[in-house]
Amino acid sequence: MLSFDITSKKNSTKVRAGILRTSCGEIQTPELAIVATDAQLRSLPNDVLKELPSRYFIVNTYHTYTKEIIPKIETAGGIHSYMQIPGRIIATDSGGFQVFSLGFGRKHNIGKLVQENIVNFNKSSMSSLGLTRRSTLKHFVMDSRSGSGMTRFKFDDSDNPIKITEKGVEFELDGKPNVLNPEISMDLQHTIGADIMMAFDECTSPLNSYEYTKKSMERTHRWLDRSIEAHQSFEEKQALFGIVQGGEYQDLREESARIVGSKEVPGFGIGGSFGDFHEALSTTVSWVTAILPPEKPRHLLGIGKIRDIFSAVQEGVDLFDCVIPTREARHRMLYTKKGRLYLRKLKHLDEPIEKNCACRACVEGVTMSQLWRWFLAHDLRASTYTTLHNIQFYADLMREIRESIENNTFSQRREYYYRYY
RNA sequence: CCAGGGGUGGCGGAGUGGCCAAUCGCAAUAGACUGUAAAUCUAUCGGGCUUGCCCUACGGGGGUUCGAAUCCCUCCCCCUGGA
Repeated sequence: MLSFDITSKKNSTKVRAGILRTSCGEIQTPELAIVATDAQLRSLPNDVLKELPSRYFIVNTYHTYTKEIIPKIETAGGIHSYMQIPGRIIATDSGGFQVFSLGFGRKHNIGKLVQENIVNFNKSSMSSLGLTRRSTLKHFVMDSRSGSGMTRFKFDDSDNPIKITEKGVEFELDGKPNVLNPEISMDLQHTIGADIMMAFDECTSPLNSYEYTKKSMERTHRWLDRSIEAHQSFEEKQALFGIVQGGEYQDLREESARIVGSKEVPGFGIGGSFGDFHEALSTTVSWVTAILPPEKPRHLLGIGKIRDIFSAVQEGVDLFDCVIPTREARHRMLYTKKGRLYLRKLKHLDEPIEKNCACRACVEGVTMSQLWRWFLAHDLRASTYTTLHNIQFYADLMREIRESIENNTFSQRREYYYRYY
């Protein structure tokens, strides 16, 4: 089972640090999970996992299911054995997010947040030719009343190649029909055997209308009841988190937080879309954390930009997961104390990425010019080392955040990082 | 010396009379990435500005043509055979 103790909390703010314990181990919070979609980290050999500074990982039910990895996990005796990280805490996502990312999100080329720069670009050059070049732009139309302001086009139905009904989700896999629903997701997640499981939910998009977001949220609440019900038939070793939805709408977010927060679950995910800007994310999170029971952990699903982490911790979030450290590493982006750096711009330097960094790349003295040569040669070592580095960076970042909460210097830490991020 | 093939933008390599400042790939440059569709994607990539046009460009020179990277002549260079 799971227990959560808040070890540091200032009365005047929602910021808190704590310890999350499961039968497998414990982590201090706030903490960010490294995403191991297929139960392994991209561009890292599996036996490197146990050397990582990260204590928390998240594995994806949809991908391990569709790629037929779950039987291998079962054979290995569970996800901890399969990944060879017995003492670490592992979560599984329910597969609900893939309904969005492979369905609506893919069709409309949209993520969990609408990017600010696209909106700005759009304002000034709506009628220029650039318009047709980006599919995202078709979702914006001129506000005819103001002439210059923008009105977002919203979808009233899911407009989704994946069929979502009360029963669950239907999709095609290798040309054959397939179904995912709360009961199946619980079953799969039990087989995987992570410490924390997520309820089966639907992640809505910033392009969904209020009406659709509400309809979807209410369905997600019913799916939560079914997830809880299905979970009860299994052994109580795994902790099931309920997921708050409601998009960017305050009344929906508050309603969802009340309903999900009232359920007999040991923790919560906060999912879905968060509107257009970073301020919107922080505001949306604050509506939710104001209502959720404070003694239980909150995991902000899929968020991990550094500014977003600080602002969410500020609002009382304990757990995160994000692909940014690993994905951007493969995309040649380095995270450092001086900001994000494109390796491309540093490729002539015969020196390691960062002094005083404990990652293998920096300890072994791998130079940035060497990394660049490996990238050009498509040598996997390049992304292996950059991935190790970015993971170390995020592990250090989260440790600094925890220490700053305990030392009462959280806002100074935040200001330091806001100078570069 | 003879025969055959070839010389195209930083590199590789299309194009064989107009739609060619020249497909495409690489490199370069700038950017993106938030419960992984992603070791991916987007944009720029001869020069100038009043962004539509002008200039310079497909080895050098000359010619044919309204028009040439593309056809002809000539020179230079490279590759493959043969003396």
